[in-house]
Amino acid sequence: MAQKSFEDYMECPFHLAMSVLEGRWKFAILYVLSARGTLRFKELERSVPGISTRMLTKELKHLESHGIVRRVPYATVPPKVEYSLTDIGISVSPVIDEISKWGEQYLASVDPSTS
Amino acid sequence: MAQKSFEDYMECPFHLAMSVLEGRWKFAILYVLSARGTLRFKELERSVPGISTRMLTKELKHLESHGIVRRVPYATVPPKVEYSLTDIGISVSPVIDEISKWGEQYLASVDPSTS
DNA sequence: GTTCCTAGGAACACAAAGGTAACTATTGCG
DNA sequence: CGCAATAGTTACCTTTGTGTTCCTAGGAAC
Repeated sequence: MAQKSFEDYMECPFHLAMSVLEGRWKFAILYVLSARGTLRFKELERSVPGISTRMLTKELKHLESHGIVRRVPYATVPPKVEYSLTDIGISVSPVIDEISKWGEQYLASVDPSTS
Repeated sequence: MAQKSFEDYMECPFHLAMSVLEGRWKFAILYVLSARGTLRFKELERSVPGISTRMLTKELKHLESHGIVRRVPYATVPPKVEYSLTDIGISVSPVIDEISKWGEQYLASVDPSTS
């Protein structure tokens, strides 16, 4: 299977989006940044249940390199780095909201007593 | 890291949804089923670019076991099996749509000449 | 008679994803 | 002094994901 280029994905907005947002942690990170605004690295680590330091840095780098997350480091000791969503990052919120909404519907369909 | 149970996810609709929809191919499969309705196995395989037979069967089984996809086999030769979305599966469409919309916005933000 | 078509299942192997532990630098606190 | 705290990085190892190949049944087309 040949590697897809950016140009290949451009044809289909859906696949373009998924090529950027795919992965086990990206939506979860965007979810907490969307809900809670600016967060420091360790705050994020504590807010995304189960993620490891390594994965968090990797995913944040990926999101930053795609312009979705903003990274603002401070030259203090101990170090302080703040992460927040960029404008295009904020525009992922409707996706997050729809996923949450669907989660509620799914829960209701699986366990009608909760609705 | 301990395995999360369904009950753990129930607290948060977002994480519940992601626990069901996570994976490289699930959104893509739902995308084509949502757009094209009922499809046979091979049609699906051809419609999801890059997926292998094995992954398609695995993902379809997963989605079927969660009540998102309906599987209707026919006792013909050659075999014929039709896949379609259930009601709760159809309700994923808004998520798909928002992802597509975001893809367009993202494309425009990366390459303003396209908007 | 030979070959093609479908909807997978089984076994095998490799690559990618992810976890864990150790390490850094500097300041503040007790 | 000794320890905690932050934001990572690196090396090493395990787990999972995914691809590949081979296989089936029986009618249809050649």
